[in-house]
Amino acid sequence: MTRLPSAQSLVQDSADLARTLGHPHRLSLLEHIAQGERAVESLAQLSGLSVANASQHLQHLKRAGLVQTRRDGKRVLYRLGDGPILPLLAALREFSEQQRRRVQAMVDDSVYQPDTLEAIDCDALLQRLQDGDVTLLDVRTEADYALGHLPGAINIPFEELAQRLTELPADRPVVAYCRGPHCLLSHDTVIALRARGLEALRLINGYPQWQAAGLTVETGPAVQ
Amino acid sequence: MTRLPSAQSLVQDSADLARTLGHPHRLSLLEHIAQGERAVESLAQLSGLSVANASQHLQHLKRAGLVQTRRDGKRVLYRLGDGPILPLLAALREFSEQQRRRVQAMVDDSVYQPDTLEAIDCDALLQRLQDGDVTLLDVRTEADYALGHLPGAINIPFEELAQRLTELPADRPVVAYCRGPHCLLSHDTVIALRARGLEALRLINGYPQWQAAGLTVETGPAVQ
DNA sequence: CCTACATTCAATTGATTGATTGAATGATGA
DNA sequence: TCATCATTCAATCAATCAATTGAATGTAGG
Repeated sequence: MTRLPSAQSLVQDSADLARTLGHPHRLSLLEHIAQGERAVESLAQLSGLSVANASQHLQHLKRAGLVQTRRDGKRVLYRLGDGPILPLLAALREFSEQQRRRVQAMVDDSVYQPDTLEAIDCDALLQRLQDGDVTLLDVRTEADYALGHLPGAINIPFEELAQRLTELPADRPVVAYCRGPHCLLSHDTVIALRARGLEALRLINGYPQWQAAGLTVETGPAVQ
Repeated sequence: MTRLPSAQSLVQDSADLARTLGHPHRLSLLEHIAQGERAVESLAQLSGLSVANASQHLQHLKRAGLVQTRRDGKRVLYRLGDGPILPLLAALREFSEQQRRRVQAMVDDSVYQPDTLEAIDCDALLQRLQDGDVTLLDVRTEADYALGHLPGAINIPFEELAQRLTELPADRPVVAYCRGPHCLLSHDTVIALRARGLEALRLINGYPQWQAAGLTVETGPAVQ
């Protein structure tokens, strides 16, 4: 009865977990891993880190149970761990975004809320896909796309968007999506497309959430 | 079009937020603040910190937007900030708990899952309270209780539970609740009460979640 | 069995962070 | 106005963490 067993260490555990997430490199790595299995070198490149440094951070993530590994030939592939990791990342992102909006609203009075105005969720997207009245646009890299993408999505990496605008039908709305929680590519895409007179929306969640919802994905190289 | 405006800094913001949560003292302070407004000295005492140290951590939390302050006479009262903070804490807690269960399951084979077996949520509690067939037990401190508690709850701080068992009706189940996400007092209470032959459940969320759900609370000193 | 390659480990350095102390601030109430 | 009290600031020291380098591990394929 005098025992207060793990109450303190649960706080400790949560704090350790938060601290693990509390480094931009690890958060970035985690987000790339959320796209699908990746090897260390890919992850290092994607996050702009040296391989050794990436490996170090990856093991930090592994110790926290946020990622798991498996060997495939010479490479070690990292994937997301079990448990409610995406909700956790979403909660982090959500509060940060709201915080940012609040701060920006104090600076800039024209309150612009892209997330509510121009975003739709997975369910709404499914509905519109079934109705067949939208173009689905994947603005991630070709590598991300090849490893898995939403069914029927066109792949135009964000950097190439300006040059390849003609590939998008002008007579129907575009729904853009990107890597997920911390990625603002789809948001920027919407702004860019709207500036060019196209109707554009963004998928409020990225590819990982779609995948997590158990919805179908396609794999294979980008279709030109 | 070449602009990639704030994608990087959103990761940065999220990482900063996570890092702010990544210290047990701050997490503990935040949890106490989630119970209701508290002054610095109370918080320092509750978390076992010096006042200066607590103040320092509190300002860290404030910078992150996780808490807000207001002056009341000589004291500065801290309360939770705006935004989805409780979901964020819940997500942290959830993953940590699951991680802990996983680790423990490897050590100990008798998989014991109190959270699913003996826990009920706010809705289920409301139902049972309306049916009037449970005793509601608040195992937080008297100070917490006085600042707000669930309607009809009896207050027996966990430390006094052994001596005051007779205050609990033996013929009906007890539902225990405590501070919230990182507090295992209600969990321990269930174990203790069951060991003494009482039927016991815990409220899966603590007082802050109840309050956040907009459900009624009572205030006032503990009823002996 | 040996080489090549991807990844991890180990050790060093520099940078951050946290705790502590004592002084400063700011509001109250006489 | 002044004395008092709660809180915050500032400065120091110790501890921790991150990046880098080069060596070690372990697997694949000849």
